[in-house]
Amino acid sequence: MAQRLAALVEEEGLGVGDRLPPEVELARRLGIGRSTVRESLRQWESLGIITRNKGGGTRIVAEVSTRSLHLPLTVQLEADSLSRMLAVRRPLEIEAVRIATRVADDAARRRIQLRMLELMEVFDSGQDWRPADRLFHAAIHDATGNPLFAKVIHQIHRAFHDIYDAPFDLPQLGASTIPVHRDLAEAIIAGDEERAVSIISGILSDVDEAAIQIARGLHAG
Amino acid sequence: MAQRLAALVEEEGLGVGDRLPPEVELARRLGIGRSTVRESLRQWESLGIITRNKGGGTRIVAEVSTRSLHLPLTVQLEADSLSRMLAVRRPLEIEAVRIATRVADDAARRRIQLRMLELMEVFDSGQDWRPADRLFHAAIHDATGNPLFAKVIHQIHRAFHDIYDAPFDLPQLGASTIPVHRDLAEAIIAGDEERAVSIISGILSDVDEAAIQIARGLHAG
DNA sequence: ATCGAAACTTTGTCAGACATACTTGCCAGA
DNA sequence: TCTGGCAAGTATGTCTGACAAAGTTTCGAT
Repeated sequence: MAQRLAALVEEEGLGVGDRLPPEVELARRLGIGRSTVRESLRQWESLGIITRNKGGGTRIVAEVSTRSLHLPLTVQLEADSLSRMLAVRRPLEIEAVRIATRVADDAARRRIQLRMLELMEVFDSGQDWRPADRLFHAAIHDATGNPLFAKVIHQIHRAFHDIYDAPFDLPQLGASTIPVHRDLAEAIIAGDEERAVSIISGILSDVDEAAIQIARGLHAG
Repeated sequence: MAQRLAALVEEEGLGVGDRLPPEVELARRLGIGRSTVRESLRQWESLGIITRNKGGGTRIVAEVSTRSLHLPLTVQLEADSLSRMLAVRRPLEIEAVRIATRVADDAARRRIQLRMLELMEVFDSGQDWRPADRLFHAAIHDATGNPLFAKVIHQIHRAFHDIYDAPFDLPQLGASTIPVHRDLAEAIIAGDEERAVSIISGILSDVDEAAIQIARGLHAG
């Protein structure tokens, strides 16, 4: 049923940002009941494909086509969640840096350089550097040429922040590692794979250690 | 609304494998309409929390509680999807082997040994060895003590199979690597980290190469 | 031109009905 | 006693129609 809806969206040429037709029209055009349409839409909503609001209609926020595959991941919130997430993220980040160093073209290297300079500027000015940090790492992920790296890491990152950022309002975890990001960018741009891997590995270790300290603090408090 | 349902499931003490009350009863007990209940259940279904079938009722297949976090990942199916997925899976599998070799206790080692023997038996008898292969690797993931490894890898694995197994009905990808699994198990059990990492790395390379061949074949055909 | 209220649009929820497919229990026959 | 199939029961799947709730647009008064 959701497949037919996807087919309709596809042939209608609707993309991210567009508004879906109203439920009643979808039901009429597909020849099915409105409650059935709603169940499909609810499914899409839970997968982050669309957002809906009363009176405002339904908007597409992620690519939807008959060739899209949507995978749910359920994470249980526990005391060790943070360090466990970092343990999974670690090899992904390292591998992304390794591949990026190896395959990045000039344009990608320039983007990494640019993001690094922006990060340094924001950091030095004492503002919240986390958005800039994300953009810097996203530039590295993009440089791998494999969008799945960015997606999986981002997914883990999102869980990470949903849990530890919003509820606990932590201080900026890993601030001490930011200056090292300059060396990381330079190593990637220079194509020095071992050095780049070594630096990102060190960064991740620092973050991991800081996370353990924080988890210990939360446990005690 | 889904939150209230989760609360009900939690206070009822329902866990994985249990059957949910019928929709009409859920609606009655929560004081809401059945279609509303259905939308919530459909949401859970799309997140892989429950499975449903006519006449048979609704079963819980993943931990559900008010502390669960559900993350959707959308993957676009393209020509390179398979090799991209393998590229992401590679560092995760390697890291899992590395950690498992380092931290596995005796019980975990025995489970790995057992799964390996089962895999060999199934493989030698010429049956479909993929379920046994999954169980073997799952034993390694479990041995890390970090359930997130198993989850993320399984998630990628699932996408991998949804795309390439069902629709194309491929021959058993990576059959040539199965005999090497015995060496992998032995290295993990012996605590020989470098050897274990080297073997899993070789296995993944073989699978990757086979995947490239297949992708080329699909492209040509 | 601007502000505010009314009309409209669209999603959210409910109730009742029937369809469909699986499950369970019963009964006859071997 | 065991087995097979049929019938009743159960639970999900879908449809229709109605109203509620919350935005969005339109239009008139200032």
